[in-house]
Amino acid sequence: MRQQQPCNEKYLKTLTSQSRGSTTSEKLIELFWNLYNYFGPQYWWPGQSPFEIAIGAILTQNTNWQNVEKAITNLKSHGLLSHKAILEIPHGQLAQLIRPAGYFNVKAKRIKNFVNFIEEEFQGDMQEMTLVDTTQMRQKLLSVNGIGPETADSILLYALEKPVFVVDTYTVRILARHDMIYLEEAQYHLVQDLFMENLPMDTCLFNEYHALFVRLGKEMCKRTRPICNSCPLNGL
DNA sequence: GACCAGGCACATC
DNA sequence: GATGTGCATGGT
Repeated sequence: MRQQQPCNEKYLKTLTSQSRGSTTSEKLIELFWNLYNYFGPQYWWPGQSPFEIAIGAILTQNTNWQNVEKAITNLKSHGLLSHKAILEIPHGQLAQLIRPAGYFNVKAKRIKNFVNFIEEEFQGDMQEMTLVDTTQMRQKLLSVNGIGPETADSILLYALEKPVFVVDTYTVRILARHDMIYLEEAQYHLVQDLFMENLPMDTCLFNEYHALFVRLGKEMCKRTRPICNSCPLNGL
């Protein structure tokens, strides 16, 4: 399930050198390289298996990644970071283990829902999920209670390695800052279409781009807290 | 002590 | 369809 393409700078250069002939496309590619040259590759997702990535995607909902790491460490240290183990443990025990990630009761329920879903539909084998058409797989994921657009797309992109652009609050904030969207009209699918219609459909590019947005978002907040609405990095 | 973080579902209008 | 609210911990 690992990347088929080499995800490196040379590959990304080749990919983005083919002009798609629109101003939006050029702006998005310029923004990408500004970010990449400033921060470098981000090596996402921070997880060792598709299952761990999917659980991380649920745990990180509206939550700092540092807290998510604590919850994942708890699961790992108890030998419970597998779909079978999570199927078997009671809700209360799971909730206590993921407590550091916040919203632990709702997230325990969501993780259970996801694990039941992969058990029922794919006998717990996430490799099987890669064989399903991406649009269909997205619909299936969205049908799981607790998995919304961002979590579904994170699982598709980072766990299943499908070329789907992940939109989050940072993406919207940064694009608005660059006058590429209006905040009032920033519906998830519209922002997602902006990327997917103006960039090459490529897992490696979408992976790096979203990770760089998160990195920039964090930097912006660090440097401007508590305002968090201006970008102090020249050209970014 | 207040604010923020890699959302989502549900109730209400 | 749009808006408001509950869910919760831990770092700054």
